[in-house]
Amino acid sequence: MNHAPLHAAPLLDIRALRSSCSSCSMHQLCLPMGLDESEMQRLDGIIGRRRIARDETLYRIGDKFSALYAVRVGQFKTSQANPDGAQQITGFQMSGELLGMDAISTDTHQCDAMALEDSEICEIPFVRLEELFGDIPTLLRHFHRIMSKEITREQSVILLLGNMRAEQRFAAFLVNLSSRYAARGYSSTSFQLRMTREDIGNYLGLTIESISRLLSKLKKDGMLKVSNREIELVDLPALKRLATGGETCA
Amino acid sequence: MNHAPLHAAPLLDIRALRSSCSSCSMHQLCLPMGLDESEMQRLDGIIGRRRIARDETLYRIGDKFSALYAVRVGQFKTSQANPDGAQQITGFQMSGELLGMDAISTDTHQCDAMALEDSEICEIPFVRLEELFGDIPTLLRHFHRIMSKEITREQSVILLLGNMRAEQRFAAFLVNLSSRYAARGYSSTSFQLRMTREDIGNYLGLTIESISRLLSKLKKDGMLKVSNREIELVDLPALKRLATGGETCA
DNA sequence: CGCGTGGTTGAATCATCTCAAGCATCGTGG
DNA sequence: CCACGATGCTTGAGATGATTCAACCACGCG
Repeated sequence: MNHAPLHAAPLLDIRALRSSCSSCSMHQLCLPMGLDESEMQRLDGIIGRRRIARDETLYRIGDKFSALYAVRVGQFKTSQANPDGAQQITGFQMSGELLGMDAISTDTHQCDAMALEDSEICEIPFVRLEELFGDIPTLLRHFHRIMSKEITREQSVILLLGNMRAEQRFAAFLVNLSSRYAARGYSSTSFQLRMTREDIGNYLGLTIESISRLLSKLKKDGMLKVSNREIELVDLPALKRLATGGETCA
Repeated sequence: MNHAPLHAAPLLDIRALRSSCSSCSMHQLCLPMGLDESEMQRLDGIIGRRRIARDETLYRIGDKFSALYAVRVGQFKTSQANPDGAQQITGFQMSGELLGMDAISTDTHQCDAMALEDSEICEIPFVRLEELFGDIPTLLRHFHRIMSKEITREQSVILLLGNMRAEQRFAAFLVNLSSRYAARGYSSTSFQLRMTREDIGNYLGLTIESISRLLSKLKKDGMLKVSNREIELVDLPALKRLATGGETCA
């Protein structure tokens, strides 16, 4: 399956400019949120940028922790491994979202992070970030908010897995994607799934067959249209009702 | 264990001493971990201590966030509410563990925290803690580790809910309790469950009946003994094997 | 004593999984 | 260019693990 090719490699200076925090369209969602221009430049000074091709890993379980990563372009999945070898996807990350915070406590990455499409990341060496914390209180405060937000995000996954039935989980998943695309200026009702059905099933604690059936059922119910990975949420309000436990209205 | 205070003793000296971080048996597990004596005293200076009776809430969803809480004595459960009213327990907290970190991002508590037994907590006003961060880098670094650890803890709950079958979940739950009691100097094989069967079931995404059946089954298999809330893990290695996906050996 | 809460156990039901077959698309090597 | 296998996805039929519903027990408390 094709994905949009990255644009032709530009000259270095242009890249540097285009890839600074202040010029990045995500800077209001990402780590530099709320910083003034000079603070943002200091942060920029420690950040390196890198491309990660589809299916490549950004880091793996057991890797030594040295940096956090912000998704600049593209999407990632993070997954944990069971002792018995089974994988569990714990999240999908979009542009502006931070990866690797679970590694701080042990100095070792606790999950794999893999690109779902050709992506670009900002590498933020943690030791140098810690140096900035002393000088830029706004940055520290926002970092705490980001970690806290990751905790609440995971709590809502726990709620989803512990409490919802299949249809509700899947609706919640779609609604969540929808709002995150919207927050990034994309359509909230029409987008492309970047992950396979298998990834979705794994994330939602369901089998790939269940995901396929759910897609078919919601399509039949007139809530969405699907063609391969292209998806259109025809009745977003109904999906939201489904996700929050409202009746199926069937 | 106690030594004379460095500065003039306050009137409440005995209580204050007994409840200071440096005299608390949890200080190697808790927030002050790694601090020297004077740093610990500064931290102590901002901490208030309080009793919470069984079934009382420490905070509720929607409460304004003002402080983090460390469990000093007793146990808590934290639970989230579904839009449709259903509750989901996201964790059980024991002495030395921190509560309330999910509230930092929104300034509002995202879950309820309720005491499972008569308990004591240390209240850590967050604004004042932030002031200390600038002066005590060790404290900041350790705080980040604690938040990160909460993220990995939740990830393992996600793994449990997304990937394991009932028996495996329950075994993992018991093994987890076991190691946490051990870390606190208690028996790893013999302890009292502080939560109801219903709480356990809710936490593990199972019904109370399933928990009851699992207890009976594991008892019959000779892995444990139960009497009401009193539990003895007769074959901890076997439970660990169960928890990590090993064969039942039945 | 009687009632409420928490827990156990059994039988029947159901949601989701497993197994199986089959289709579409895509990249590759002949 | 075509044949091929690999991958990703869909759909059906049957199996099953966990739930639901129901009855019952044990304990503590007013």
